[in-house]
Amino acid sequence: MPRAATTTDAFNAVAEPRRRDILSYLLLQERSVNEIVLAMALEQPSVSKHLRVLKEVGLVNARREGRQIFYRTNADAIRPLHEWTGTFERFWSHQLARVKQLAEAKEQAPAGKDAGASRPADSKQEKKES
Amino acid sequence: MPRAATTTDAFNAVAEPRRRDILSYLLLQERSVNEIVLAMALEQPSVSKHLRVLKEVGLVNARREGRQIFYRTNADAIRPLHEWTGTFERFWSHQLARVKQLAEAKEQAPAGKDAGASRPADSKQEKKES
DNA sequence: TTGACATATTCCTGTATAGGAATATATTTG
DNA sequence: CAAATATATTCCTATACAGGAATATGTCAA
Repeated sequence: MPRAATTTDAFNAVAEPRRRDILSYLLLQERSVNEIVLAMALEQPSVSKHLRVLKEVGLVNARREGRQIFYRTNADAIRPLHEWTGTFERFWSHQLARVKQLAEAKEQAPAGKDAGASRPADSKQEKKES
Repeated sequence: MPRAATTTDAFNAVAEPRRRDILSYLLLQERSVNEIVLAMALEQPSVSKHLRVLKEVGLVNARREGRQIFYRTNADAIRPLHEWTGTFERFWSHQLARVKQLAEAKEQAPAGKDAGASRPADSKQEKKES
């Protein structure tokens, strides 16, 4: 079996970074396809294809007005992702104090090259490690 | 260009439902591969492959003990997903809050028509913080 | 060493991309 | 009608899967 289609669900749809960009762009305000093309610096057909995927999983809504079609993000469709990821929340290492501390330290330290040892729960991953 | 590799980032990795299942399963307790195989009802090679993807993006950690290898979820790696989806939170239609709001409004203005409900811009959900 | 157990890797294959190029469809205007 | 504008679709191709089958690697015990 190949990978599930991008239109299977919101999880698959938002795996593509351009689609995430589009969703963020369309969050505050609806936009025509052309506006999206200009903002995203993508070819128009690519944008249309991404919009099709997003629409198919309910992540955006479309409204035609004359020749233009205005899209906007349907934030509710993102909610399941937020809820699923939220089930892991209580296992995060909340180091707010620590992050703050590091920020302050950095602010006071002049071009410090230290702080390399402590990882403030950074989201980055490392490879090849057991 | 084909789709980005599943090992590109956590977004791509969790697009596969079996991998999400595994992450949930490994959240509370570390488990050996064999335990995962039994719990997920998948073939062992499939599980190993999924684990490889998850490990490569930092979503799980591995610890060898004799012949067995115990995996556990690294919840911190899910945090970026939760944060990204969280940026859409203020545009959700909170049913509960809205119902409550409507009820209260109705209570105070029994005959009123609909108040300008053009945008549920606030009513941030409370989160625990410690 | 041999054998048993635990896990990982390789090989195979049908399928679904994402982007580019070209073209089609829809809508308004002259 | 034709032309212009706005958007969608089709065709193409290299690539990356996910699962199954077979095999390889690693580790312990006798």
